[in-house]
Amino acid sequence: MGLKFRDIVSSHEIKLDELKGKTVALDAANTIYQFLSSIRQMDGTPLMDSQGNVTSHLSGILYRTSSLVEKGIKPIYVFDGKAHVLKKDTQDGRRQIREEAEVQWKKAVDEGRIEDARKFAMRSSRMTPDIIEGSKKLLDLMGIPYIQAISEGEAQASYMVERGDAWCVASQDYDCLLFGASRMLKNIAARGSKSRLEMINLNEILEMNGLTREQLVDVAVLVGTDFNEGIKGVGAKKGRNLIKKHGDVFKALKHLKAEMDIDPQEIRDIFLNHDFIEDYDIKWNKPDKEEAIKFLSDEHDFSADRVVSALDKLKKLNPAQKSLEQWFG
DNA sequence: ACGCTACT
DNA sequence: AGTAGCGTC
Repeated sequence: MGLKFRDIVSSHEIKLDELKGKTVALDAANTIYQFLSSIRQMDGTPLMDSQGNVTSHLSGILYRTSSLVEKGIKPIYVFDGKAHVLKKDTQDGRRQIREEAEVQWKKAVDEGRIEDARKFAMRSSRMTPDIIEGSKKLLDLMGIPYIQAISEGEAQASYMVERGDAWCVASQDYDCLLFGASRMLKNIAARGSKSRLEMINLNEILEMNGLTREQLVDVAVLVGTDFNEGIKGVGAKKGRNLIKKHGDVFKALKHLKAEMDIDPQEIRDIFLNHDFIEDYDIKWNKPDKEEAIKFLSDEHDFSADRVVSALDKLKKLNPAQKSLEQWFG
């Protein structure tokens, strides 16, 4: 679900071509979850190999990544580390939604309600350690760099934008704005034509709403995040107005005569004083064609032709060509 | 979601 | 060049 900030966030439509030459830090968890939920058949069955292993995420990563590279975009994936203790309630809630959706999915299939079946199947998607490992293995074989964050992947990705190692964070969730990403990209896809690609500038959001980044975090604390519940009846607009009027979350709570289960300062710290890896290195390598075919075609039943044509698109990031670009721009 | 083919 | 429809695993 993510942060409910839609009402106070504005975006600009951009074209995929405008990202040529740019490095994009992709929120791996967010991306993989999208693939798991939507790369499915009509009745909700995900893509699977002959042994019954889910392969939707591998398909998504292979084709989207190669397609982005072909368009001159340099992707880096950022994986989540250990979840914060305060995220437990959110995680429990999501697990319950998944479990209920799984029951509804099977029921819908039995009753022949195909559209419902797919809808519930999408909600039942879960990310297993196997799926994470397979995704990392594929990225290695493709020569695409990935970073393992200490905690939230979005926090690490935002830091990388701040440091100039990435131009923007690509995610569907607004959380990265709280983590300080100056630019975030919504709806990234292999083909830009289908859904509009949205560019969101943090500074613009802050100016538009008359808030500092610290105050934006305070708005989030009132509205609710993955780490706290928020105040009932306070949405993005009401939250913004409260913080603008009273200055910070503590004064706003006092005015509302409301109390929170958790000290707001703890939530602030998650977004403003988070841990990140500083000594990462980003390098795009030549894909290991042979091993990639072994992994995707031999082990997971992908069509070898499709794998080869996807891998061929990665040639744009060959070390030889990269050094040429350094000379000629 | 994405690739591929066919069609305008 | 842009898109609709079907298959992908």
